[in-house]
Amino acid sequence: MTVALVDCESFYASCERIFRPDLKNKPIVVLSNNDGCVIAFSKEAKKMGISMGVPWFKVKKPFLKQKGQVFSSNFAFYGDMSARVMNILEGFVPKTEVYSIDEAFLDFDTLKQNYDLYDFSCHIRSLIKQWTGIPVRIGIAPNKTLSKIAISEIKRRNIPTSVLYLSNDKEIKNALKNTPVHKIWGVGRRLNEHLTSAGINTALDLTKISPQHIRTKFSIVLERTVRELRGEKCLTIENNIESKKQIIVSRSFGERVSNFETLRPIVSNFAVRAAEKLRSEKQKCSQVSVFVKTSPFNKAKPQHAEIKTIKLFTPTNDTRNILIAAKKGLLSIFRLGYDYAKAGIILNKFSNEKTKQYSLFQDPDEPKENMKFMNYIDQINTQETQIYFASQNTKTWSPMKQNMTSPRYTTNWHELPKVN
DNA sequence: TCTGGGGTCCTAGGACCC
DNA sequence: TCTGGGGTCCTAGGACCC
Repeated sequence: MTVALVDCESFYASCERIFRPDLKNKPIVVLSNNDGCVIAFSKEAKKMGISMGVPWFKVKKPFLKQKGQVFSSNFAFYGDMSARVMNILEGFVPKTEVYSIDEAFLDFDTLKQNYDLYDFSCHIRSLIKQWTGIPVRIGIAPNKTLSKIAISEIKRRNIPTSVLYLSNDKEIKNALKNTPVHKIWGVGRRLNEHLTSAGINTALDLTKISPQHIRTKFSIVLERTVRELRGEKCLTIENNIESKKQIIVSRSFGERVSNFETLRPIVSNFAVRAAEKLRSEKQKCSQVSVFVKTSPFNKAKPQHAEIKTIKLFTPTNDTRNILIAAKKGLLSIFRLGYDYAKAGIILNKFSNEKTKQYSLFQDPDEPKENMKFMNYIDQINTQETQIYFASQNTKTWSPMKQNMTSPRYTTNWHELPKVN
């Protein structure tokens, strides 16, 4: 059994370089919404001490002084580049699982030809670089968890080909010995604390404990991880994309919001967007939650964080129903006297949009659904004209700050790169 | 001044049943 | 003094991922 993990190197930073060859070998960081935190950075930026999730305002000055380049996140562009990379992989390997925007697992057992897996991976890597401009690493191993280890070995040892095949016990053992437990896939902050205080410091240490013991002391999740580190295959490659079980739309605000009149239209925007996502999933939901929170970092101000869940009698994906629920929820949690920093909408309890379960106690407030009507609105909204609901904030999506976004080079006609 | 967004899975404990 | 045992289903919240 052989699995490969393809992982794009500093993906967002690499995207920003594609149409900006002048940025080669320059330090680059990409920021989260509101230009709040650093969410991606190039090798050169890492050398300058930039780390994942660090607040931008803390590193801004020295970074810019040393000629660092900074970008607000441009997800339209990154998403499109990701799709191009994934398409290439799917062309070579019949069974692939797109795991995240910058990673995919490949099932090498499904390859018909008897390729040399290492050479084959090097070939794929160079084609992706040539066709998209994105550099990738490829880690090959007996299962998913070990393929993750292979990728971190490529980084740790700085392997020039960016491809590593952990093909025998000796190589695997050596890699495990050099992997601290917190770098294992599935071991986060809490587990790391527990494991290290029990004297388990490396992945190799962890493989020496019996899976049964791990299960009783920790959890079934960690048990699977241990089994995979020992070479068993517990996690499969899922190539049929399962439908979502939850949809979240939330944002931090560029400026604090303390009155209902400002907050309501913002939350309505979230609700409208969430309903659109739900319809594009061909699903309905029967639970709508609304949350608001103040900034946990501002200790001097009074704090308030609350979530309200509204149950719907009949599953729906009609924006009007979701809006009514959102308003009801917001009214019950909003409090005067707080500076809210973030709000959001969560949809849960999905069912297929084609099945219809009528309720014995239909809520008289719920307007009758009209799927045709919502479909018309969706169609119109894909064009330049936009139809809004009365409770929305039509001016901006939310009061968000974002000043350093690159053009949508590959997804918008007006922003194509120009050659002079 | 300034700290992201969107997901999944598992589990403990409450409500309820006989 | 002293109040069973065994089960299912659901949900909120924790931990983790990128």
